[in-house]
Amino acid sequence: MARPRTAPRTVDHPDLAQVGLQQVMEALVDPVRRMVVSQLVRKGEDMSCGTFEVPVSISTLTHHFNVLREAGVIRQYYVGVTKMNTLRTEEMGERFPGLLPAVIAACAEEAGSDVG
Amino acid sequence: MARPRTAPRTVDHPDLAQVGLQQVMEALVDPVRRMVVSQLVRKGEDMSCGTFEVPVSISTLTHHFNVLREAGVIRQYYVGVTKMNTLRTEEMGERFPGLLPAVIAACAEEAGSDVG
DNA sequence: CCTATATTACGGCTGTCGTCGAAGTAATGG
DNA sequence: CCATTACTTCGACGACAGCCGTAATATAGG
Repeated sequence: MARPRTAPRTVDHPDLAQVGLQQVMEALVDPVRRMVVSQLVRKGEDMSCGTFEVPVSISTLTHHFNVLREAGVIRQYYVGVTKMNTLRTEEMGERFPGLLPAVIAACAEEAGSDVG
Repeated sequence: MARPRTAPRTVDHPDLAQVGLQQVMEALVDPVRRMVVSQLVRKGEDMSCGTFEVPVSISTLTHHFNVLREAGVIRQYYVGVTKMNTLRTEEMGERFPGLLPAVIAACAEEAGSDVG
């Protein structure tokens, strides 16, 4: 039987109007998740799940992606067998003005210190 | 014997240069601690520990003040038998530009919705 | 269909955080 | 000196988040 051509693997994303500050803060409080956000910013383009440099196992990383997606921080979509990730920068900027940029800037500043 | 007139009860505050983003995020992720920050902003003046409206016991509240102080978010000082609290807004603004205002704005926005 | 690759779901473990009540300490006022 | 007020410290407890490894699922390609 023919496999369905449409919507092979879909991903649910919340409307940011339904995301609370608590959820976003909980998403951004974890250092591994902030690494993900930072690397997305630094790279400047969408990244597949497997290309992040994080000090945790793959299954744990999946968990972190779920948290970030459910908090509306990232958007995910499948490309073949890989899953791509992108920041929902603009939408977040409308929902929580200045929050994401401030956190990203702080990350970058701290990373800058110890990268030396 | 005469009680010491100098430094009756002192409080230690960190230099913000030594406070990391992780610590500040952990301080601000707790809803009770954000209530404290919000109420300080809303009131517009220093508040004593006992005057905050929070849904926790006094001993728990003490713990939250400690976390906020050690993260550099608030400054505390004694006035007689009461302990006053104030936001370190400016210093935080230099250390993590835009972070505190963004969180405060988001708090206010959410509070506004359900106060309706 | 079979294999390889990429990611997810599940179950369990562990450490930490928020919470409380009770006892302790410090200043104030009678 | 004693009582009162305001806050702190301590110990315990329960809940939950992060972590991992293993088994499962879905796509691409031969």
